[in-house]
Amino acid sequence: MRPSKREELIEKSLFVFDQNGFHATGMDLLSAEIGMSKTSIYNHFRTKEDLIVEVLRLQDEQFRNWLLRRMYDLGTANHGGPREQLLAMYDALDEWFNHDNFNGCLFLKATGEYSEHDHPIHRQAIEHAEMFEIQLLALVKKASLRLPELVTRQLLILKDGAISAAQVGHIKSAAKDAKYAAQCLIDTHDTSKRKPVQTSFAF
Amino acid sequence: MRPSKREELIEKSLFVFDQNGFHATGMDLLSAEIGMSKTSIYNHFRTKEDLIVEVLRLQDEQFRNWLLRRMYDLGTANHGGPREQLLAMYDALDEWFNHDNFNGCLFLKATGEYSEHDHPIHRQAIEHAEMFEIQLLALVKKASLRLPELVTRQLLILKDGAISAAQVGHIKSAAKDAKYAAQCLIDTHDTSKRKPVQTSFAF
DNA sequence: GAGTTATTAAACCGATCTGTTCATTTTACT
DNA sequence: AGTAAAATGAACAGATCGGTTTAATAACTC
Repeated sequence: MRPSKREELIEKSLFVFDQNGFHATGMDLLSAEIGMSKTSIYNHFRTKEDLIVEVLRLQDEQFRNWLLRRMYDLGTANHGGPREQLLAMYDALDEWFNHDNFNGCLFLKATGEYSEHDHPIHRQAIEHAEMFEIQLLALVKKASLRLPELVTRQLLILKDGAISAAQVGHIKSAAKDAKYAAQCLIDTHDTSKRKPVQTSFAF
Repeated sequence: MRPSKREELIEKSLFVFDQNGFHATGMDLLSAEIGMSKTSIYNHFRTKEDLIVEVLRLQDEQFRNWLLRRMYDLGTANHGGPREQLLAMYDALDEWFNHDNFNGCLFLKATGEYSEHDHPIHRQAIEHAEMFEIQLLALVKKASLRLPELVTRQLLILKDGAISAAQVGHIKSAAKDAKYAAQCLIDTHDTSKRKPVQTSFAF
């Protein structure tokens, strides 16, 4: 009984909310879906919102752990360094997109359904984004890129854009498209490369 | 009475759904919010879903019209060509992000709340993405870029990623960050520029 | 094995959900 | 001004919402 009943409840709720949406998932349906009585759920959590916050906390931890670990594993495979790890982010995303249960970014959906900025659920989603940005920035700095803050934000934009494209456009190539774009960006900001072309006018 | 009551209803509903979410907006609240009796609403639309589909249709039309028009106006201001229009997309997005009522992408939220792929609401969102992609591709081709389909998808990823970043991270610089990235991409694929650096390995 | 603790199903609560009904008032046209 | 159409508020229906209660059962602890 190592995964406590509570953890199991959060884990299964995570799946249901992700597939079904937050408002669209009633507590009766959730209870039936995860195979646990409503009484028990409310014995662990005071309200549905409390449960959702906890679900987002778990997803934050799981997603960041998984992605960073996958970036490291894929990126260091062929004696790669920080640059390869950064690019491996999009390979990891590709794996995610091709999972049967891929259904977009839970945090984005959370901010969409709970749009008040100071709502606990909304804030939890923001917190995830901030924490991942910090971790990614550290890696970008290790890659010795110019303007690391800018590059970090751009890599995040490519990541979130790819997720959106995969969700609404069902574009199979989204992760690869983003990866090529990231290569272009990283090359441009690589201090070990010749002078960058950052001009604005083509004509 | 030029804007028919029906159009007015859709327009105001668009605002409420955008600010409040779909499931979270009950028909009684919607009725009160837009100042029209529930009886009248249901006289124009058979179901809430029908109304939402119509709302998305309107938003599709309005958003594509606004963005493409704004790209043209901003992009051709200083004798700019297709390239400047493409880049102006992110300036237009910047204006949008700084509106008081900016609340993320309605289509993305729609797919999040109605995740079944064949749901009319979900399909309507997908249709929007497809139509805008077609229009953007036409402009990319006018800009004489190599691999126009790829570049189009990448520019879309940057656009959607910027929207996500502006929504969940509240990152003020999202549009500018995306624009710099787009410049980098476009320069790389510009046929009138020297050979592109598309190598994958830095070490 | 007794006693505490956790979990269960099911009924229940008031509020809210989507959608309807209906009698009344407002609007629009000639 | 007179008539037909449109819009209204308010009550209503049945289902579901988030959440509670209760009494019985299962599981762990000493």
